[in-house]
Amino acid sequence: MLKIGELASKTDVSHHTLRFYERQGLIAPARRSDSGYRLYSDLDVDRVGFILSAKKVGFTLLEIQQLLELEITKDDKSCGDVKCFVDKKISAVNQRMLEMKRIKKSLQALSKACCGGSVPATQCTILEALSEQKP
Amino acid sequence: MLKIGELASKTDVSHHTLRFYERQGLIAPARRSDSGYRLYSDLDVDRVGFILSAKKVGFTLLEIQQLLELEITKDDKSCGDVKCFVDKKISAVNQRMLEMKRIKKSLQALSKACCGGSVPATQCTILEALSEQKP
DNA sequence: CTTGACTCTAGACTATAGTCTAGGGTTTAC
DNA sequence: GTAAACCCTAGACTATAGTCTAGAGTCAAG
Repeated sequence: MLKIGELASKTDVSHHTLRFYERQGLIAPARRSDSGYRLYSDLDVDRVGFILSAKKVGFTLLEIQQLLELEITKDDKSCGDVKCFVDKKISAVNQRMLEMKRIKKSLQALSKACCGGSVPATQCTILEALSEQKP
Repeated sequence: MLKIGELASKTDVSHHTLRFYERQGLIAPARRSDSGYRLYSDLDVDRVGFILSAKKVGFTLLEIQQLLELEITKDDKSCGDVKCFVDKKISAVNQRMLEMKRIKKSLQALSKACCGGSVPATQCTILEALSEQKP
């Protein structure tokens, strides 16, 4: 069982932010000590890691909360709802990966232009590097 | 030459936001009409498109401004600076793509678990689906 | 030549995601 | 048994990215 300061240093997320995430419904301590201290399990370290990853790729805290809340149970409400939500998120992720590839290509074109590539480097911006890719 | 309302409808970005981006140094009208109206060129449509793409993959407006400002000139200051900045951005993008892949995999595992995959679906969350991938 | 749609600037307001402080209680080490 | 280091709640404050309004000028159609 970790106290909030321990979880904070393990995950490199401040205790302020951890409590803030708790208010947003992203994470909750497994239990409280007699004196009311938050006590976290090792699983919560992974949970915070997931939050950080998801944030980095552009999910909002609300979306992350919804992802974390997803739980398939055999008996509970139909699988359909969950699958529908998840499949939407998968296409959102695919969409983002495409945009990422586009941007990466334009950055690479810019880098190449810099070092004497085919683009005439009298003047080259990222937008020009981007449009150079099309043909 | 497009007026702000025309650029707004072409790019699906409000005129409020376009003026806001201008204050942030992300975009500027090619010129002004006699009466002071902003007049944009067709290139600005692409520029706004780039901003939207970059935003979707998690760049801040400040970072986008820096990307758009990058310009390689034959004679101007050394290529090194630009290349260094761009190469850092490329690794940031690579890092983000890895995180995206991880999240995509966990979403797919969740979707599969939902429909009778190997994960016992008595109870399955995204974190469990994520950790299932490791072996 | 006026009415409605559009534009201008300046500045107030909002949502999201934290970040920090005040004022208090708890634990641990000496 | 007390000081330092930690934890609690509640609420104020900040940065980023918009969003909207007020009050005034511009333009195009009828």
